[in-house]
Amino acid sequence: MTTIREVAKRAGVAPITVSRVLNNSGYFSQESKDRVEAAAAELHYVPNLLARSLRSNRTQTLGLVLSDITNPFWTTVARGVEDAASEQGFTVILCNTDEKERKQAEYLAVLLRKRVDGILLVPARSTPEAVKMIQKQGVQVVVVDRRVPGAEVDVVRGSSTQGAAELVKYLLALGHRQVAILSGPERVSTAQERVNGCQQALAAAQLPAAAMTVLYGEFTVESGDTMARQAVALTPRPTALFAANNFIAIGALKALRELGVRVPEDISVVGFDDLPASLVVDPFLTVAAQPAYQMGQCATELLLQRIIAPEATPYREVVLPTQLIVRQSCRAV
Amino acid sequence: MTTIREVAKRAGVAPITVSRVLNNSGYFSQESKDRVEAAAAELHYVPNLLARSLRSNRTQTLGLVLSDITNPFWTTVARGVEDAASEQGFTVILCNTDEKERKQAEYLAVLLRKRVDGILLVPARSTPEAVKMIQKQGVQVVVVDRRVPGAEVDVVRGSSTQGAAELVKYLLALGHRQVAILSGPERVSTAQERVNGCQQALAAAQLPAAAMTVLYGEFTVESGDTMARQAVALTPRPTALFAANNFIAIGALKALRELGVRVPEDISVVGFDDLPASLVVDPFLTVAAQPAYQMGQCATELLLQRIIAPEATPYREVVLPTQLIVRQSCRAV
DNA sequence: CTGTTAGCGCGTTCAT
DNA sequence: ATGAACGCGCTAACAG
Repeated sequence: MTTIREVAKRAGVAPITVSRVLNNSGYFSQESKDRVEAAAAELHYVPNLLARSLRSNRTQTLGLVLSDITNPFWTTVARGVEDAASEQGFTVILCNTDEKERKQAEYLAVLLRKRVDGILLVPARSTPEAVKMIQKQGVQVVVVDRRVPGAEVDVVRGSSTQGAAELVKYLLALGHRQVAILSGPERVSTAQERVNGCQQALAAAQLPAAAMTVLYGEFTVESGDTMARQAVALTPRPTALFAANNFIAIGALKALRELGVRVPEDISVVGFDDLPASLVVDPFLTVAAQPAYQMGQCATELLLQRIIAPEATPYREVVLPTQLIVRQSCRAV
Repeated sequence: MTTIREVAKRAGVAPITVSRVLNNSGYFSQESKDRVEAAAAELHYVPNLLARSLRSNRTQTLGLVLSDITNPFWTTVARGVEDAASEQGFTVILCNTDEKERKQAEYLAVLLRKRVDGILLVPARSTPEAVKMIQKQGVQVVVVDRRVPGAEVDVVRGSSTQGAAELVKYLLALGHRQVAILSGPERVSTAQERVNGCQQALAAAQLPAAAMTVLYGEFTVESGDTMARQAVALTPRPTALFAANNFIAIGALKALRELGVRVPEDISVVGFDDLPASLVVDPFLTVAAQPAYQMGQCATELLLQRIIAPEATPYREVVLPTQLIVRQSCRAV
């Protein structure tokens, strides 16, 4: 690894002159410039950003802490993050927590030690400790997808209540009066809010709370499978299922298929989160789609703003609207 | 940000003693240990890995350079990489090249400047320049998914020829004698090899080359759509389509649906790469599935081996077998 | 078992 | 327009 000093020696100048030329900072003559550039090229000089970061306290690196990159929703968010970051010369470290607080804590510790300039956090639990810990270390953080009551922090999320309410309103309009909600973990704000949205729609229609059964589980295919089986075993049997995310929906649809319960003939199904068009030949499920790419992009832009222009801006909460996409998974009763 | 010196002062010891305690290296008394740990905790000390890296020339960071994390195949590879890396205390920087050589070059330059310990590279072009450039800088690299003739480097990839040959053999056994191959960019080794595999199967069955039409495009949904439309317009019209990756397959299936060509009644379709079970309710397409997760995992393990134990091991090429999964997208003619 | 010295590669500060 | 000195935070090498 050649250093700035070796380049300087070869170019017959001082190290600092090399630095000035390469960073185009301060004064230097055209001749210095030519000699330095030639020397750098000949020696295949690659600047050491570690050294620069040690001085500047800037790493041009962000941490992205999410539950599981394998979920197409997070994949899309991640792509939005990466694009927005690289646009501004920042690099992204990817961390999968699988919703485990222990993994989240470990990753956050590493990111802080690596002195990332900022962290995009999808908190495994909707409590403020993690956010406060990051902030205490003087590192910028933006919370993505979830709310964190009690923390003063930028948040970018989808409108879970609105999306859920629209879906249930749609089901009610079709005449459904027994709906089962298959939700995620109660400790996660989106799981709660989607349930709330459902209940609000019910209340708005002046229907009794008994018209709705709420099941809490995990945001996974297995959990969707389990909850769907529980749901169809209820008396009276629900005429519609609400799946609180894409994986739950897929698990539920698989379970229904195995049970011989046809969709939408025997039961209607709606879901939260769409699958990317590139993955589905024939979109079937009626969903509330979140703008995943924009969510990642927007969160990253907020984060970079704070990093680059550290003026004391008030904290913002950006709530992106969901979009109701009606397809063929529901019918009137 | 508190430093090791402040901790030392507070603990009443020298900085190096703090270092020894915190890294559990060298000798120190129980008393030193207790005092240091107490001081570190009180001051919320977070070690600065930049400084450590500057000395040690090790960043505990890998770069993962792939085409597009949005493709579930790459998503799965990435998850395998991330899991294997974090297991050994390494962190992963994600880079999407979109198969663009320019983006690849830029990302590689950044990774080298950040002094990553190793790079997992899915080369946008199957030429050795990029690999050699990385190696010239003394950075370890493993090539993933593709071959790079002319480079001395570890490679982990799926058996494209085998998988393609098995799929075509299967089609031929069903009686198909007109097959269209919808492949990726000719500059990418997997696109070539999947075509080769198809042709080998044809030759093995002693059928004329005319039984097969090869189209080259991109590994995208749009390209799959375009090529499928070209394919069904051929005379004689193919009775079967071979899609060289998952996106091409989906694009082709969408095009066929729009054209009113039924699968498998009017035309049979097979594809390379499976979709994760978590994304598909009712798997339909007959495919050659690659072990994507293992590919990422294995590549990372090879890379970490070289990084951690820099003995001069001979370069290895690991070719992982594909698995033929027969479903409902083909019929006999 | 503990401490001093020195230096990793770079860029800020101040001098020339 | 250029350079010398110094320090970012940490740890190897060497004393003690």
